[in-house]
Amino acid sequence: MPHNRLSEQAFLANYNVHDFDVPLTSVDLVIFTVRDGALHVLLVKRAEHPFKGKWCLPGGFINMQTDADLDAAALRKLHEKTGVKAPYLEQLQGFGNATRDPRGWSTTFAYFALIASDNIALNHGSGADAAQWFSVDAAAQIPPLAFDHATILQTGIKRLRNKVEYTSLPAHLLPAAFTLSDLQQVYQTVLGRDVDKSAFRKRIREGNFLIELPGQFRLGSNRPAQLYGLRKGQDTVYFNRIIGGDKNVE
Amino acid sequence: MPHNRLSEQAFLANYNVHDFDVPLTSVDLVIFTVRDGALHVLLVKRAEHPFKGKWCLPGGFINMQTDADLDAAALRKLHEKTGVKAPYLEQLQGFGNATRDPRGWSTTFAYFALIASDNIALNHGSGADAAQWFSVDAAAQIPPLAFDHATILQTGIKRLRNKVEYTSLPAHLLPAAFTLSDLQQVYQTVLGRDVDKSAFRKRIREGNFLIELPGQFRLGSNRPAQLYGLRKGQDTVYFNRIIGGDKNVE
DNA sequence: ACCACTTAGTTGTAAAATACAACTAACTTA
DNA sequence: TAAGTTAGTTGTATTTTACAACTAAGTGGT
Repeated sequence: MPHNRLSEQAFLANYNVHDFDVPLTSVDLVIFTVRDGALHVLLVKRAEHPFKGKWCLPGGFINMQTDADLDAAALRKLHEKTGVKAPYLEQLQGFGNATRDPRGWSTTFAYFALIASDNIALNHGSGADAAQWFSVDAAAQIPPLAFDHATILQTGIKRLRNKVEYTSLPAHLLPAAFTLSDLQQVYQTVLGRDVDKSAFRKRIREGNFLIELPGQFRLGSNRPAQLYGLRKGQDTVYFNRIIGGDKNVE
Repeated sequence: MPHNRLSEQAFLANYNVHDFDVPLTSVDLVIFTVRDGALHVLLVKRAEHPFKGKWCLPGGFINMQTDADLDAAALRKLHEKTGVKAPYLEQLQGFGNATRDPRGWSTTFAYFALIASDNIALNHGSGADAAQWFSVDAAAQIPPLAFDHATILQTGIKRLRNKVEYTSLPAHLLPAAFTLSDLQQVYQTVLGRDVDKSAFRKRIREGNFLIELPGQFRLGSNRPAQLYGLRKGQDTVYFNRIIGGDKNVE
C-alpha cells in the first residue's frame, strides 16, 4: 500500500520509530559560577562506558517519559548535580556528528547555566561519580574531556564572555544580595579587564534591573555598601553598547 | 554480566541503539532573503504525512549515512530547495518536546540562512512539493504552519532583527556586488526604521568588511554609485554598539 | 579623641562619538 | 543647459564616554 494513500491517522498507527536509524540524543550543561574571584565550570567524572573514568560536562540522555521538553531535561540534570532549582539557564548550541560518540551518530543540546556559588551542594550521588569545580582561567588545569566536550566548553566560555559585554547576565553569578562593587568585580573577572566605576554604575542604574534592598548594607572595616538584588520578574537586560566600548568583540 | 565490568570495547560491541527509546531528530531551516524591498522567508508544502498538504519550514531527517554533521545536513537541505551552495548559515536553536510531532518525542536543530534573492532557482523537485517565498512583514499572509514551525519562524525573525542591530549580517542578503545605499536599504528593511546616512557609512567603513570593486559602478539616471563586495574570508563583524543607538533591543 | 586606612560612592572635565541637517558631486533626460 | 535624482561629504550642537580626582563613612590603632 503506497505511503501517500494512507490517511494521517492510519499513517501514524503504522509508524514505528524503531524502524529507522535515529541518532542518539542527549543534553549537556556548561555550569558556571564564580568562586574565589575566578570563573569556574562544573565537571563530573564518568561512571560508565564509554569514556569511563574520564571527566566530562554534566548531562545525559533525555528521559522521554519524564522530561516534557529539552529545557526540562536540562533543568533536571542541573538539579541532580547541584541541587539548584532556579538557575539562569539558556540553550547554548547543538552539536552532532558521526564521530563524537563511539556508539554512533549522536547529537547533544548543550545548555549554559549560571549559578551563585553559595547555592551549591554538590551531589556526588548516583553512580558515585565525582563532581568538581575547575577554574576556567587556568586552561592548563582543565583535564582532557570525553566526547567533544572540550569544544562545547570552549563554545560556552566564548558565549558567556561575549554576552557579558552587553547584558546583565553576571548578576546571576552572585547570591541574592550583593553590592555594586561585587557586581563590577564579576564583570571584570569574566571579561578579564577593568571597567570604569562611574560608567559602570551609570549603566547599571539605567538598566534598571536591580533593586536597592532598603536599609541593608555590607559592613566591614570601611564605609558600608548598599546591598542590591535582582528585580524579580526581570528579564536579562541588553545594553545598547558593549561595556568599556573601545574594543571589538567576536 | 554487570555493565560496569565490561571493557569499553566489549561494551561498544554489545551496544545496540535500537534497544533504547530515542527521540526523532531533524533539521529545519529558516531561510531569509530580501525581495522587492521586503524580508521574505521560504516555506514548502508537505508532500507526506504527518501534516500532509500543510506549509512548513524546509527541513527533514538527518541522513546518518551521508551527513557528516548537523551543518552538513542543513546545507544539504538548503541546497536541495534553493540550489544555493554557499549561504550564510548559522544554528538558530534546538527545539524538542513530546508533542510537537504526532509520531512522538522529537527534536529539531533549527538553522538560519541568509541568501541573495538573485541566487535562487527554487527546486520544486522531489515529491512535487511547492516552495514559495512569503513576506515576513505581512504576518497575516503567512499560512498556519505544521509542527511548531510558527514558533521556530518567530524565533528566527527575532534573532535576525536582533543581530542586524550590531553585526554585518545583512551583507549576505545582497548579491555579490552592491552599493552602500543598497546595504543601508537592507538594514532599514529588516530593522523597520531609518538610519542616518553618514553614521551608517562611518560604521561600515570602520567595520572594514567590504571591498570597493575598483572601477565598478551602478549606473542610472543620476550619479553613479560605487559597487562593493564582501571582503573574502571575512567573518561577520560585531559592532560595539547597536545602530542608531537610542533604542533598547530585546 | 583623633588620625591613618580602606572601600563606597560622586563629581568634573577633556575628548570622542552621535544625530541631524545641509551641502556638494555626478550623472541622465528633456 | 537646466531640472531632477541619487551619491557621497561636511559642519555642528548635543550626548556620551574615559579618566581621574574628589568626598563619604565606616574600622582600628595609638
